[in-house]
Amino acid sequence: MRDLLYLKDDQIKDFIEQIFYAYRETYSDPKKVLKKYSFGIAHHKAIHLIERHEGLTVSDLLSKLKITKQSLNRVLRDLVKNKAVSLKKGEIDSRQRQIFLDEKGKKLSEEIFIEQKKRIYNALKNSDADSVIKFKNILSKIINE
Amino acid sequence: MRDLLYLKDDQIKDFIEQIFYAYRETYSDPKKVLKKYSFGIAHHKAIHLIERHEGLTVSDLLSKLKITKQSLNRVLRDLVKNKAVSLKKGEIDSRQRQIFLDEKGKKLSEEIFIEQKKRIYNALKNSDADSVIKFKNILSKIINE
DNA sequence: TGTTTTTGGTCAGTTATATTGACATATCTA
DNA sequence: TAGATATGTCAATATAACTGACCAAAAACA
Repeated sequence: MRDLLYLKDDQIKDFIEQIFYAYRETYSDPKKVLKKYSFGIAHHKAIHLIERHEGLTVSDLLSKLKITKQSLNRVLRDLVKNKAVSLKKGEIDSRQRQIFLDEKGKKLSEEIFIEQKKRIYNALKNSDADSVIKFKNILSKIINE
Repeated sequence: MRDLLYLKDDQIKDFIEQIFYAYRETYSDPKKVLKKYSFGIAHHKAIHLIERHEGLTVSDLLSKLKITKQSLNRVLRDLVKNKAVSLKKGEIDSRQRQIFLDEKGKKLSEEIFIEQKKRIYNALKNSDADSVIKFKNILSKIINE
């Protein structure tokens, strides 16, 4: 291993710690909004991914969330009951269910985003494009390691 | 708001999603090690912070973890029972308890770090110093927003 | 065609991590 | 000494996850 300053153990420990803080803060910002709908962070993550990938299947969502289908099912049941999302038979493969946001889900998704956006926007607004690209690039590497 | 490409909503949503993935993957790496000791992620986070700030007080740890003292107490009880950490009366203020790693706790901390280090190290090893500095800088801004 | 596999749903029980609220004790500070 | 602070603890509850078992519908395959 090369003896680079930024690869020293303490530096790596800093990153491990900061990733935790960044996650915790980013995902606690929309708590009030979620509470208004009686939803939690599990619903939030599902809503986020459905909004970003409209029409995704249950197994698509499962593999993004990496939770069991029993866990996801509770969440989806809540969301459907609340008319935030709808499940429709898959067009190609009718065993599958494709998931879509209803009006209420779109509204919730927007409200959540307004809260979360602030933190990220403010962190990035004074950074140059190069910094942001590099940030994203390293984040991707961490995920795909 | 300036109309910068990297501040477009979809880009910000990407970041929100990636922060989640980065956290999840980073903190699931040492699961096996933790299971060996019958500990979970809550114990992991406590051990991490105690290792980084030996002798910190219960309230120091509480404010870093942002959980209730009842939640932390379960974790500390487990760690003390397992001889991973020790609490000692505060030297200046004896109402306080200062937390230290025992031998077993140090060993566990190292085993955890070996697992977590790989991901971060590999993500950073081919990046130049400038990228790493910029990454850390934006992460800090996100946390302190 | 009939069999096997895949996709999704569900029941039941359990675990891990956190919460709220109340109350107790020791110690510090004014 | 009175009040504030740091910590610990009891009890009940919430949330998000898990394992394991089983079922039905639809697709894929032989």
